[in-house]
Amino acid sequence: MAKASDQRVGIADVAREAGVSKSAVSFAFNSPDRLSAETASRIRDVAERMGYRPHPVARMLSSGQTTTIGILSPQALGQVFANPFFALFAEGVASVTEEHGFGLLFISPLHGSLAGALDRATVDGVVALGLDERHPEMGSIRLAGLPAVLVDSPAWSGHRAVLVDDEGGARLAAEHLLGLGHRDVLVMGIEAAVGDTDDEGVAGRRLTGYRSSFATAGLELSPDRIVRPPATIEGGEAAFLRVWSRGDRPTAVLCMSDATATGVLAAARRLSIRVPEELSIVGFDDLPLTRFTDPPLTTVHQPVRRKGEVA
Amino acid sequence: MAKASDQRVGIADVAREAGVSKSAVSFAFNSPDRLSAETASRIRDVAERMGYRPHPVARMLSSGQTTTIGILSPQALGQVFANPFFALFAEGVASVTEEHGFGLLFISPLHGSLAGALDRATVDGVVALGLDERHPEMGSIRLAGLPAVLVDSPAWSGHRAVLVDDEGGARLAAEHLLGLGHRDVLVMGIEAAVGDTDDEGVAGRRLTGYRSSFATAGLELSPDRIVRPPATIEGGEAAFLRVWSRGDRPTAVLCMSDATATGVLAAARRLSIRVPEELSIVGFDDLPLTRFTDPPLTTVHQPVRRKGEVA
DNA sequence: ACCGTCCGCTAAACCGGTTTAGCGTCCTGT
DNA sequence: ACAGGACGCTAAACCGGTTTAGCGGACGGT
Repeated sequence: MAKASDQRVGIADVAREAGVSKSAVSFAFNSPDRLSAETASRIRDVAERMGYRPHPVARMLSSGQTTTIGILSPQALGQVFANPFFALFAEGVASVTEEHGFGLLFISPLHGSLAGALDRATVDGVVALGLDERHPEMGSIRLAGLPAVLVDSPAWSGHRAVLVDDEGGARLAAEHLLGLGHRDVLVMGIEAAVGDTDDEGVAGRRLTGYRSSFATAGLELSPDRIVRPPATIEGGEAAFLRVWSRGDRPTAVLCMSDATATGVLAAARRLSIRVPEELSIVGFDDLPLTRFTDPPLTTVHQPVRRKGEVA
Repeated sequence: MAKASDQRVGIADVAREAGVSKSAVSFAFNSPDRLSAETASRIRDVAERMGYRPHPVARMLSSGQTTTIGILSPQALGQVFANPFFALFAEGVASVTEEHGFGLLFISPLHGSLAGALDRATVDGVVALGLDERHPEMGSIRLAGLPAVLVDSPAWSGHRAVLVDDEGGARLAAEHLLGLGHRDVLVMGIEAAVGDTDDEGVAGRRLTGYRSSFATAGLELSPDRIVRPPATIEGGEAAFLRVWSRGDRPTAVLCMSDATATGVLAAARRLSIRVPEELSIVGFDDLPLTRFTDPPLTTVHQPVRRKGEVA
């Protein structure tokens, strides 16, 4: 422990200087009505003159509140911020936490363990992004008993959840392409969170939607027409280049994320493929970003605001 | 205070159950070498069986460490996340904090007061984005004595700082346009942080760079050719539409941010202006995003990584 | 057999606030 | 004049860990 006893002015210092008790100082700030107006303001004067600032951690400990909520993500933050979808989501969460005077802490797997990171987090509540009920870390820690909101995951044991109609949106997107006459379609999924079970969660639901539309049209989605790059622009670009270089020539791409869709678009440009004449691209999420490329089809994304109900 | 004494298992509970003292339990986790191997593992077993998890806040209080670093931004988080530049920056910071096992807390003005928010923040250090030395809140709190790194701000009294050569980059951009023969150029700045002094900080330095190039070419930048929208795609779009609708017809736009440049591009599309035939657009920051629109000129942006030296 | 160490663990102080219980004192009603 | 109460403030417990000082027993050396 550092010998930081010097320098920092504690509540005790202020109390001594003002000739009152620690309690009085505390009251002066938190419940001024319990002190005479005169005393309260005098204490505050002394405190300010001494440059007193309450230690946030100590306040947390005794009051039991952190006035901070966390955003829980199963992916590394580096990846997370690279995904434009996330920025939009964070924007939504941030605007409401900010309004309520809460801080925003990002929680991601620290040394490979999400649970460990969660334990270290000083948070009153959590917004979990794309976490499966059966996620190994998740179940074991039971969210540490914290109030939580699950996003893009099925509701679960008392926790609120918010999710979009992934399946329906996906069906719409697929029907759109099929309606244009496309038959050779590449499906670009998104990488599974931690290498656990695929075909569950967001990606699974959207895939189900795609399959459903194809089935209706009497078609089938062959496994080698499905790739799962990371949900970033770079990921989408690389994946499409890979597919193209192995000789596949789909006439359309069905992306589960606008980020990968943008990547495909970039790849197409590099390959001198004209969009949409030679290749149709459909995205997902309706990020503002997509308005500035070549308008892909989209489903709206309302959870960004919706989750505000937790606060 | 809530009667939460039930439910949560404290260190005392574990100690009682294991028949040892609180200290022993603490040692079992933090310095196992001070206990016999047998005892230590037994204690850990008991702890796990009881579902014990150390209270992070308490640990912080006594150990004096929060293992969390904060990103300080003078703007509301809603605005911040809307800026793609920020996402890139956060990505850089995140990757290094994550590697070192630190959490990431976003600090923004809470009830209009950045200082207040900073006081509430439980953080070991701070990365401040575009904060001026003479920023009112800033000077008064003296960064609360926290170690800090300033980004896009001049170094100051012992705090490390990292900044790019804004002026040089801006000069390059302007020269590029002038070299293309443009004479009627619109400068799109970025909104000042909190309505304080303009012509300082990043925007000021870049503007100086622009001016310098124009001066060399024997030209001058007229004030009505400078706008300062928020640094977002929407901001840029709206600003350009406004300029256009008031009858101005610049042949080029010099943007201080790739976000606004993208917005201008969108506006041009809506107005059926061909880019770059009828209008040249130059951005700043070199976001990956820009590769997928119409390649604007750029200056690199290295601070994202550089700031890792703080940890 | 005796003294000195080291080992394994415990008791208690501490971090910096918040909160409860309670103690004088002055005011008020009758 | 005196009981009752409200007011203003203080002492001390408390939140849940970490850390220092120290205690008792076993072991080793001579």
